Amino acid sequence: MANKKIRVRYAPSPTGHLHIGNARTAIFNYLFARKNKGKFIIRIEDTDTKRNVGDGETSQLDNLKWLGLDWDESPENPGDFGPYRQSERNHIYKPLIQQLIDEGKAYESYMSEDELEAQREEQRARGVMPHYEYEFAGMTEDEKQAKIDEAKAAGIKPVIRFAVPKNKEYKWDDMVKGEVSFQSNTIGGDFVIAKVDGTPTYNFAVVVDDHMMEISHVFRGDDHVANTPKQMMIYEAFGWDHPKFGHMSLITSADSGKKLSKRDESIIQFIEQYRDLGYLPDAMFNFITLLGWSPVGEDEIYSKKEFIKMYDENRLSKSPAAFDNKKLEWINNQYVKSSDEDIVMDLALRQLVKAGNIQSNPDALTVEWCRKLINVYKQQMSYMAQINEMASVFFEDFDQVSGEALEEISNDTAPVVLKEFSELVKNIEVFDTVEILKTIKTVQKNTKIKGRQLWMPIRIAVTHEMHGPELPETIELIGRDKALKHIEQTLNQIK
RNA sequence: GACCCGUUGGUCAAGCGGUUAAGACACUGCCCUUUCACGGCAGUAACAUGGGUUCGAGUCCCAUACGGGUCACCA
Repeated sequence: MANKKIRVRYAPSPTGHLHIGNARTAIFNYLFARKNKGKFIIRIEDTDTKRNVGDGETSQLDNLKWLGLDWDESPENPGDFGPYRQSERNHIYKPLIQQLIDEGKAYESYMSEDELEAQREEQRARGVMPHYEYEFAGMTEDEKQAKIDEAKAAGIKPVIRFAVPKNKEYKWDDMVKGEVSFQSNTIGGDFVIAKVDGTPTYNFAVVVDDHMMEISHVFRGDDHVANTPKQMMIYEAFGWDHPKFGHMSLITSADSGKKLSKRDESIIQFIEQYRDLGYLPDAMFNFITLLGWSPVGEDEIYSKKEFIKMYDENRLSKSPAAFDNKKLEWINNQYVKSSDEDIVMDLALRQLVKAGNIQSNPDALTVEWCRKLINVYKQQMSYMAQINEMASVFFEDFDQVSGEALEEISNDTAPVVLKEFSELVKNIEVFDTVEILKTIKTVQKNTKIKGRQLWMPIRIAVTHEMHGPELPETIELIGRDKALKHIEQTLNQIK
């Protein structure tokens, strides 16, 4: 193995946007490649033209880039092993399929889909695993030919099936699961390698492509385990060595415990959605990498570079990883706090505009205001869209103080504080944090009221909330006019 | 149903025959503090069950239970 080049691939089918599970597969392959100074390749598996969606491929690549991945070969930047789309490789598959037929390792099958379905139905009813039963079983050459002629006459076009070797064991040393083995008789019978239209099926195309592209290691989801013996048979039929396989546990939903279903709405599943909500790409990369893999130390926040350095495929977990939303938020918050002010600013501002709280193309003054606002909330944000919710006091109008807040200021000292404060505020020259703080201190000196009895009335009067960020900052952001107006309202209410 | 695989606190997860069974998230308490958040400190809490093997088992083996994956002319 040491003398062989390391080449791994991520091979999405362009049937939709980048799913979190696929992103994870891509990341682990990427990490493995970069760690071992190998190549990371992207191949598009689009043999099922019916299921392809128009922007599937670009969307996949886009989101991968957003996550910070880069690759050495792909449809966009082909290497020496192209084409990198399966739909463009038919001229490669065709002769290979023919070769298997010629060698008697594959054959034409005339069973219709209806017949197949009926067969499976009957098998299910009997409680056996649904599988294809050899349609020419026990026939002489003549009988067989007669049957084929009959099918042809009926207009049935054949598919090509691979003749599965009988009573053979297929086993491999899985890079994450250890030794796994299957009996050839239990894999569902002779499987289809070419469809009616002549295009190869997945199990055939991957083998050919992985071999031709000299892929050395394949990391993929657990859901491919049962495909592996089929693929090994094809490698065997051609006399090729198969790559090393590693099957990673799936991501499960924390509350159902099942494989993430695209319909599960308790979890956001597509990378694009995280992007839209203003999550940070590095944080997402970090979070996803920790899904089913763990570093040696006790820390959990690492950069991509650090992950590459310490990546070890032996630490991939065998048991499924539950998607923990709380952890996602925590990790993202760690990144928000340590991120460059400008990055956070840029992303958060976009969210403010998107929500309609700030007009698009804001002027310099507004941008400056936003900068202050965002800094006030930076410590507690996980993703940028939260700014709209967190800072709602600055965007919404409200009339009455109520509930606990009202109780808090229903006393003799509150009006005194508020009157004094509002008088002083009117005369502040530069309405900023420093001056506001000074003013609050002055109120304290003048009224001899301090602590909670001093701060709370001001906070509640200005924001109508008991909780919020630092008061001077908050007041500065609210602005003098609005602050005075709110104080006056409150005064009227408790008088 | 058959075939594969898994099972350490509420969640993720170290551990690879001898440990006081790490750490993180969450939770609770305390501190910081005008409040919230951040931060700091402390705490509750786990080896699915039953048999072996062994001087000794979370770690190895076998059952059982539970959970998951796969059984397409999809990938």
